[in-house]
Amino acid sequence: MDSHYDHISTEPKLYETWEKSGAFSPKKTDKSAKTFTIMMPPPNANDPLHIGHAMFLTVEDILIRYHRMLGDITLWLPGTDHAGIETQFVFEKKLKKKNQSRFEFDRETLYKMIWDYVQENSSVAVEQMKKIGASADWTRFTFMLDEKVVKQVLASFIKLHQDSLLYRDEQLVNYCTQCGTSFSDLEVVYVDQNSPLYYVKYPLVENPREFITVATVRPEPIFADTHLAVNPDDKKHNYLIGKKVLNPLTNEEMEIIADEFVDPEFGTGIVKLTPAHDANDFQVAKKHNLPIHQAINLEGKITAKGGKYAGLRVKAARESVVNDLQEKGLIEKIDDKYNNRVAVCYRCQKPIEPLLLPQFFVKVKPLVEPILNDLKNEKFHVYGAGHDKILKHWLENLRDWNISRQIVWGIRIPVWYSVTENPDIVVSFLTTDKNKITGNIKSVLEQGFTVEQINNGLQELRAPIQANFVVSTSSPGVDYLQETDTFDTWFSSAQWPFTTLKKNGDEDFKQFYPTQVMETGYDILPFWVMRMLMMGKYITGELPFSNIYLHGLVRDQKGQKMSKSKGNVVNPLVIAEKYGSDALRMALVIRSSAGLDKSVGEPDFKAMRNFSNKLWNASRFVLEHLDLSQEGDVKTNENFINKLNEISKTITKNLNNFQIGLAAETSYNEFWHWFCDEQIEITKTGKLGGKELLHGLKVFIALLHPFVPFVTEAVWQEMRQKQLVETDLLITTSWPS
RNA sequence: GAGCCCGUAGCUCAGUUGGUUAGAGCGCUUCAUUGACAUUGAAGAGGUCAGAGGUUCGAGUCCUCUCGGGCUCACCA
Repeated sequence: MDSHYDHISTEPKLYETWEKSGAFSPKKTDKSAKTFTIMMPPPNANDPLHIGHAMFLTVEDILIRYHRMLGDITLWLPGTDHAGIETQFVFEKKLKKKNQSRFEFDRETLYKMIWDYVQENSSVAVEQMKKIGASADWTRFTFMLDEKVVKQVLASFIKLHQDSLLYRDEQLVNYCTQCGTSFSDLEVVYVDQNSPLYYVKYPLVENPREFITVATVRPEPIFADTHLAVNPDDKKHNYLIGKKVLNPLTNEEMEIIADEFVDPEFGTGIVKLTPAHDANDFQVAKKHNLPIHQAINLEGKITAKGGKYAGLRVKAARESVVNDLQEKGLIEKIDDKYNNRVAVCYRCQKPIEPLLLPQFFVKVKPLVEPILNDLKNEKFHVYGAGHDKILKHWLENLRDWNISRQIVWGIRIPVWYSVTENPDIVVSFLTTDKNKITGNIKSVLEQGFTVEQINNGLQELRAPIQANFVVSTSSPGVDYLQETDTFDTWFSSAQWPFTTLKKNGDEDFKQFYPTQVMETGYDILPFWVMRMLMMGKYITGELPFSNIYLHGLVRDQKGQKMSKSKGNVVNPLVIAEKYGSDALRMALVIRSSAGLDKSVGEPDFKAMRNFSNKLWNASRFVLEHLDLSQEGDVKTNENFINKLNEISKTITKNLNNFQIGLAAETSYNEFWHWFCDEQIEITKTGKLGGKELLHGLKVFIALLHPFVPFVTEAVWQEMRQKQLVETDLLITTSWPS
């Protein structure tokens, strides 16, 4: 044995040996009574691994290796995600570099291009996961858009439809005009910003020299407004109810109505209603049956109704409107110190426009209630510093889920519209010579295009809210066109625990569902974990997992969030190369705690590299410098064995309680400071037996294997060569009892 | 406005259902070392466990409040 442990030559060899041996696939053993299954959170197929991935891989691999050694039938099912909007966004950036845009392609061609692009890169993530030592069952590897997965996702949609848990509705949705798609409420982020508050004067009809002043940050859609509102209990203003004012842009008459939602304390206590572009106003408009006029279109431009402003972008329109109002003397004042919070796209940071759009929604209440019950009755457990309470809060306040996305890269919603029944459908498509045609279906057909031609070049289809549709996984007939919207990425990943297992028939599903652990970062608790609970229970009748382990964010040495702009990003593969995967893994988990962030830096990796080396050299001493026939004295031997058992028990208990950071710390400390610093030294004096010390080494090597799999296996192989151990591989050796 | 988490050694953090002298890594001081390992060993300095009150035979750990830091949700015309 070398005097230094060399991870570079050792790790790839050992990984190959493990994989070839079939150790990663679930096996019946003589001890096996139960299964232990973890579904790997699928990383984006074309993303290189970052430190967060390394964290989840390490935590899950520890649990998996532990349970495999316990003798459970252990399955860790890996895969990758198509990551709809993320991937399409990256791909469009690439197109832009080539001076192309998605609008130059029909959706089928575009889909295929993204597919090829993703395939090119998808092996990178897998290779990197292997580098970290992930002992996942690659023979069951699943990609979110695998045909058999998609089939089940569609089937779930159909079930939701049959159970009346699905509806198509025209509602205000969070729309990003830059990304060209809507988002669920969860995907919107808010930023504080300074927004000028305009005090706009509305002339009273009964006396146009008198004005009602309204404060607004959004004057540009005023032309589409038809009503103002005051609070009925507002004594200062309720005399206005029923009176009329003139729209300052169009001079149309506007009635002042009463609604409790108005805060008399805010602004002037009078509010303008813009139902098509504000969630509150939309509610009020529905309640009072007010007209809803679209002022801004999906491109983020003013609609035709805007007259002279039509076609202007929101920002330009605002400037223009404010100018005009000022000229008319209808701006009383502008408060430019006003701060509010503005919704922005989590992806591109551009402002979110609440826009009226027909979308598919899932009714969440019936899905959420069983989960709340199961949470209350402790049918599953959340490890993660109070995140069970956060989950509860989410479940209690969840709003219906918009699952429509106006992007190509994803699973197309299995909904069909008859072109004869719905002549008002608007389609955009490319002709065979790449001309873009946009118009309602009736006029397009009259121009002589066939449904087939439209379908072949189809980019986008917009069916009005009253359109009839058929839910079906295949075309109901020749005059049908399929919805062009795709599912929210999370709609398919919500079904990951069972779609993966059902992929190859029901056998895996029967054996491994429900799974034992869902391990992921707390940041995607509402996006993913909550929805897996909902969809898993709904589709299969059983919770998809009984334990949720949430790890924290990995931060830098100073506890700061890692970000490209700060330049403090740690690349796990660089660390693995420099210090070894074992060091990377140990540094990530040692003293980590579920649900709490973890700081790591170069000194930590270095320290854990030293640990690998310590392990190697302690083993070298036992294997090469120790007289194994040395007897030692009975009492010392006995104490040694007792303490060893105690340590095993503690680490086992820690792992059973998901105290992974503590288990790592205990094994580290006991090995280095008890076994090496004390017991090896005692052995040198002759008091501790050689046989006992060797046994102790074997126990520690096994206990440490889940955390530092490579160096421990390397030592095992040395012992195997010297015929000191019975099994070929440590990875499948029994856990010390 | 509501909720969640954190506050322990210079720094980053452990400390499981309350139980003897409060731990680790890095850093610091002194010493050792051709015999497993300098990617080492030994010894040491450094903590009124944010503060106050309470429960208890006993509190870093449980309860209440205060202060400080972080995060999330909701509303913001």
